[in-house]
Amino acid sequence: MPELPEVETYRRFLDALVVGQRLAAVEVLDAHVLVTKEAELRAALVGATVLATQRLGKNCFLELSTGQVLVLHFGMTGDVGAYRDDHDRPRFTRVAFHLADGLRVAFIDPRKFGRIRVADSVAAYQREKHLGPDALDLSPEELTAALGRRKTLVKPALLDQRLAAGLGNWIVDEVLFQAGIHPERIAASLNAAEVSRLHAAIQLVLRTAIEHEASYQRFPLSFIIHAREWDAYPVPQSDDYKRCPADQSTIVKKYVGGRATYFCPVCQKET
DNA sequence: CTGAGTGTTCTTCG
DNA sequence: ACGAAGAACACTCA
Repeated sequence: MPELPEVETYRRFLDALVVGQRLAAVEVLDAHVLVTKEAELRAALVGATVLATQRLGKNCFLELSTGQVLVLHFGMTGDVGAYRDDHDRPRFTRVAFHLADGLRVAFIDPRKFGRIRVADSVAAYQREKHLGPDALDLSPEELTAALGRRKTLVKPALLDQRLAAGLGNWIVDEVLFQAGIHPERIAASLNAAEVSRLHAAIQLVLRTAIEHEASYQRFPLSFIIHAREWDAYPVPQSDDYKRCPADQSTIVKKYVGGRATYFCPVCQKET
């Protein structure tokens, strides 16, 4: 789930619930997701008020009245939820943040690849993690420069959070499809027109996904994401999802850079 | 029972 | 020394 659009959706959810609120308690149900030690986390959070939320790539931040920030990274299966009674606590809640008004915010993560920590600032965390600019803020010039110095395949290059923060596996497939670029092209071999299409596609895919609150089944039929069969295809009882929305070619699935990759062999030529 | 999975990080290898 | 490929992490669900 949690690529940039999902995390932006989580951020908006949290923003509406926690900004202006004081944190009354931190309940750790599974310390595995903690990077900052439990006692230290509690000391940093309890009594602090949340001033604002931020997002950089796949990371969500809660700015605290103490000047520090709570950093949430959702791994592969992270989610957020809100509840009031223990008995309504969502399954797989690993940490619960209790607000002064009684509401509880759940950090939900079945697979436990998510991470929670306290950092001194967003900028300090970005430096420590070598995160590039947020993918929505990446300029065409930055993209051109970053791809130009890489001899790697373009898909792994785009997944590298140092290039731009927030692009994940399905988004990169969608971006490459929308730009008509094969995932195994060498990054530095893209010409100016291709890099330009790539930049436009990053904007299109991210903005579309955020607009639909990252709910895949509501994405346009012109998106290749439907080939992944994650959600019910908008047209029931149809096998069309296995075909390219542009030319009906059969979508190819193969592993690129160790990740499942879907593309149209006709729209995205290798040479 | 087996396998696959939306992310990151560490290790290994060239 | 550096990049890149591969494995590991932990767990659910199909």
